[in-house]
Amino acid sequence: MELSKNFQHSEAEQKWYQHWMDKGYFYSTPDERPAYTIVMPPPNVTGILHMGHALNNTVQDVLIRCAKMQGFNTCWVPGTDHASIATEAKVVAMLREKGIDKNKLSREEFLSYAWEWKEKYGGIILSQLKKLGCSLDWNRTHFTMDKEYYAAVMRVFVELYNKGLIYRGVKMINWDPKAKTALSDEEVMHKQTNSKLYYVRYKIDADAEEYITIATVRPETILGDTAICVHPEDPRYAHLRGQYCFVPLINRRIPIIFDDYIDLEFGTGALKVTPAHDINDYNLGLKYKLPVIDTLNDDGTLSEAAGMYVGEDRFAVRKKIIEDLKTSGNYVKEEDYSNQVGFSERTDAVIEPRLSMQWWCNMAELSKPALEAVMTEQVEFFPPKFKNLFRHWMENIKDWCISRQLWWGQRIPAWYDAEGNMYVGETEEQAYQKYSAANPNAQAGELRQDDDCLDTWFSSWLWPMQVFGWNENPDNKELAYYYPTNTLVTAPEIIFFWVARMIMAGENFLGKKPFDKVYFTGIVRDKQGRKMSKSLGNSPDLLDLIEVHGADAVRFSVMIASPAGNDLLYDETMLEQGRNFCNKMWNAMKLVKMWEARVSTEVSTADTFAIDWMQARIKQVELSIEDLLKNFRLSEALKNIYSLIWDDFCSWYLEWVKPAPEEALSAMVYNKTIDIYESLLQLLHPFLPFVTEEIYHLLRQQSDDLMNRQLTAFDTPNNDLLQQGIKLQELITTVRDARVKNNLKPKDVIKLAVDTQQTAFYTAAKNIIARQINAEKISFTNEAVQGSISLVLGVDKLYISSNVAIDTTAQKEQLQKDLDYQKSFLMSVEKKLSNEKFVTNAKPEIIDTERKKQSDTLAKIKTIEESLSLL
RNA sequence: GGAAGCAUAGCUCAGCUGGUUCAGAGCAUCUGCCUUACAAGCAGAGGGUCCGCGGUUCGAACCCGUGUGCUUCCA
Repeated sequence: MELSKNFQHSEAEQKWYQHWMDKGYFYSTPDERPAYTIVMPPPNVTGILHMGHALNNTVQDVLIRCAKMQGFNTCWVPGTDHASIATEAKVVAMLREKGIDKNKLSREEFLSYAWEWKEKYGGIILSQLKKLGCSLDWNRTHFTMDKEYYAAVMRVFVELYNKGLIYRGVKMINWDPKAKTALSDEEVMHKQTNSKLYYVRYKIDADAEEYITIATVRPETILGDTAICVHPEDPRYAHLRGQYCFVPLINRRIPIIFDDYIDLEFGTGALKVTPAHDINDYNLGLKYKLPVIDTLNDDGTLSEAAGMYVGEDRFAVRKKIIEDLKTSGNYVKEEDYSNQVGFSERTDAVIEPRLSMQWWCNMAELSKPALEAVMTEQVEFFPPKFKNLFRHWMENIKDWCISRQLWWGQRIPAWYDAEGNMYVGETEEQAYQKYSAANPNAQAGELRQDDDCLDTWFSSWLWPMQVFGWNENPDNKELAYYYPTNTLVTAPEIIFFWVARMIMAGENFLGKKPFDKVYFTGIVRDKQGRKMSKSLGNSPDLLDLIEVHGADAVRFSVMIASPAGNDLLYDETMLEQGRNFCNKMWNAMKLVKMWEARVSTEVSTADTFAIDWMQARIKQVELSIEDLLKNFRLSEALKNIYSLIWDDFCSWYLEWVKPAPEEALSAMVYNKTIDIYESLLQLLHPFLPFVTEEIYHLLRQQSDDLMNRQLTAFDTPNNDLLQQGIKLQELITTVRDARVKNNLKPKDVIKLAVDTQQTAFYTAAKNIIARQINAEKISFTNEAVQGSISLVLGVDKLYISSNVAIDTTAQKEQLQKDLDYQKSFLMSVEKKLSNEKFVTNAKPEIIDTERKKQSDTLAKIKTIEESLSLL
């Protein structure tokens, strides 16, 4: 078969993914093996694959494929989130483009458009994950608005309501005027913003012409002011106790109140109090029983209650009112000011704090078992630094605003009768039963359901339970087998939104944590360190990258530089490194295949140094990888395998066993080489599944697939062999360096004479050495060889003879440099050993190594000095 | 305003329990090679005040304090 010059990724990816699917390798059903389960963080149903997903899902796939090799029954559950606010925003935008106004549609009409949209565009991301090679159990694909899932959400709502943990109430909430919905605190992003601080004076209600000046960044809220507040110990305002003043423009008479909440340093030390539009003002309002005047409509325009500018947007009013305050003589001055402004996570609209009737979930009780699970490491965080963050949040947790003024989502299961009495039930029938029990004359159709729907996270917190059918039967076999899941892989950004709440849901509704471990990936940033985001447009198109460089190269690039919890600075050179790596392995395979025709059973098989060494190296790396994976140090693990394959296998091993041109190759060496290559491919497979599977099958006829191959138990490597390998490499490098420095061309043949105690080592490696340094002869000697290049390797002396004239000055310099280094090294060691405190305090094994260093260095110095004296 | 993290080669980062045969990798750079697997490659080389200052210790890139700079989270 003709093999292409380079690895052709497109075909291989297509072919193997289909093959794995056909073989059913991704599918899992409970059996006698231990389970290894991951539930995928469900992406938004409208989402498309971006860098964050690529990182997150590659990590999960690596974990799953590793576990599979170790004999676990692996199950990775895919799915999508209905993402209520994000999806609704998209559907509204789509309708607008079609010239349809959401407000003119009925709820049912809108929802049918939304479902249509979901069927058409939803789940694109899942098919994109296939391109990345994700070994997901597609039979288990879930959606957070599936019928069964919906029912589970209803059940949880009703249970919590019946326990009194869900309630309805008027409180200050974060209002998104663009999406026209309430948001939870977690959905508000605070950004540092350049604003103006306006100073405005309010006329005191007194005979004298006296004013009190306040500072505000939101002058448009003046119309909702119901008090001015100053610090009780502020001498500037002490005389105003019991006084009133007038709100500018509308001349409402409001009291001046005194509270030590006020920061004396800020502005003028006087605060305007607008209970309807600021949480702190609201609390002051409660304390002093101030009236609440809501001056905003739900779209961010001013309401009738404002009395002025009615129907105009709040930001337009901000400009206008300043002009009007100037005219009225209330404007004093303005200053540049930098403050934190809240923005909607989804729509990027400026959040308006607002009083509103919403549904709330009391978190105090729910959070307790979750906090404990994390603090006692029943749920273990990687990296552990997130534990503190988690605790801090959980200990200061506030009630969760769970209602949203949206249509796309689970509708709140509360019904009202004509008098406004409320009936909560999982279904309308249940609610009606309660209603009719209280009202014997009840008629069907008299109840009206709450218009709001639930926060998306109120459904996704059930994800690890409900994908295994918790609601239908909490004692079912699947839930018992797969739950708690093993590892959750997610971004630290959603630790509160999602991770914390899943733990709460698991602990409270099922009595079991949802996962053992949480691996937090970093944030993917571009070269300039900016977070990759759609709005910045700095996220590369992943499907393009996969198409051009291959899925394996993409996986390599995101894995090689992403330790847990550390941000990933994405750089396309890593993509090239990954592609080159695939290519390197492809060519190594070609090389081995070329030998196939030259295999002979006649050739002696005595020379096994290279094989023995390579096998020891593999064992060594296997052990370190096992350890690294346990600690989720995936990038380190990949680096180790990369170097094992590229450096040890390709650069050393293959060159060591490579037959000379035209020469035959021992069948034993050939077969061992393929064995070795196979075990390397297996180690790498979880990271780069496609190229490894492809090469695995091209190496020789296989009865199985690499993906399904099981790892054998690791054992400890022979340390002597490893040391000899290092020595051999050093020998080769030293001689090659000398060749370069003495202008010997690669084709110039040399003779090597060695003065050593370790003749066995040189004899074992003789053939390898000869080939690697292009020596026609290797011999042992006890004395210096005249006219040769003299080198020192440890305590061995090497003499290189050739036909080319030797310039001894370069050698002298080199040896002298080495001698100087060794001498100063010796000095530092001896200084230490002569330090009495060191000898008495240091651990014995440390002292022993120092002694060994001393004697080794002394021997080296002697060797170098002898060589130097001969030049 | 509160909290956490980071600072090591030109760049991106490793460096676990303190121990000079550990200051390391990849990329980039320089030199020489179109050597019959691979120029997307091979061989070799150079490059660092481990952010500054103080402390603990026989010994500090590593522990403690402090200063500076950056990042993130929360209010």
